[in-house]
Amino acid sequence: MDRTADFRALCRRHGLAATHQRQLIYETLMSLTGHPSPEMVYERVRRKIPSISLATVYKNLHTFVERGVLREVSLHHGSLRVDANHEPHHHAVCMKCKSIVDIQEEALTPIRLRGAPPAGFQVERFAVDVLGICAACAARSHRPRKTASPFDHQS
Amino acid sequence: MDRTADFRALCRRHGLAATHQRQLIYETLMSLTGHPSPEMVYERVRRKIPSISLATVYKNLHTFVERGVLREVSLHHGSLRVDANHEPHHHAVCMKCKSIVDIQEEALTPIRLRGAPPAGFQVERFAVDVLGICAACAARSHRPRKTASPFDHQS
DNA sequence: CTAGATGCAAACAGTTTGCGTCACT
DNA sequence: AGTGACGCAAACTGTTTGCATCTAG
Repeated sequence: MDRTADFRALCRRHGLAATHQRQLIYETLMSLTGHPSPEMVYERVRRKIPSISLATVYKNLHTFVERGVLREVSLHHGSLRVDANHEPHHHAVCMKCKSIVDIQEEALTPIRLRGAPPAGFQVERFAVDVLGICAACAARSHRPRKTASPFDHQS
Repeated sequence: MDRTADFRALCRRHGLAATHQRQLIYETLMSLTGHPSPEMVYERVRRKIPSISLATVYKNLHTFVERGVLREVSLHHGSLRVDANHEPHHHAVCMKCKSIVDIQEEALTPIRLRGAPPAGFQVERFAVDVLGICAACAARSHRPRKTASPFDHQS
């Protein structure tokens, strides 16, 4: 199979063992247009490899992200975060410590759709995350200390 | 107290009972510049009301969101979502069913920072979520059927 | 042959729920 | 007085981990 050859090449390139389950997980991911949850991937792969475990799916998703084969759709801050700012605004999010800082709407060039949105999609608003590394984390990575905590440098 | 009067007015406006714990939760939220986790709010409020329970914090956060006093910083899709698309792109996210569809970068006007980012913040990239209601959910709300599932209409 | 991958089950973190009691209005 | 809020503990969901076994290279 062609597919298999491609996948083996991909694995070789990223220093990964070309496992049957890994291949199915990867191909399932690629075959779906959306961004399926781990559960959903698990369910699909299970139709081909009934003995696969959900933990294997999780381990592989992380492996893929670590090795740069995939990226996370959006960083999850790990818990419910709430916003008391009623002005339209956006967020600067630190990719290391996940701290979130508000950014005024005017700090960004105005955003508009150029073409049509996906068929039938009713646009409500644009939410922009400016992703990067915050001052505290940048400093930390020069003279590394303890593990970063999201709240070391919150008011 | 002034604060207390303001808070009572806010509650009256939103049809909520002006509870001591509710007030402390609210004021804690407002006093922090960042977007603290429920745990963090709990820890802070506990210094003033040691008997408060974490469940109360959660209940109030949700109440505040329902009543429009607060909004969620960003919708959490509830599970790890992964992206195999290596082209720069953005996402259309349905606020009802949380499905995610890729949008080409060129479909949006280019985004740039106008002023300086927050002090010392090293910008890496912009992630835009176009928030709205997808076609399937819009249709569903006309002739409502069963509960929406994020995957009813994924490939 | 050996490092790394898998599968299982148990552990975790964050969040929600049910329910009896209590407190705003 | 009555509705809604609180506090507690137990339940749940999504995710991670430890470990014995297996397999790709």
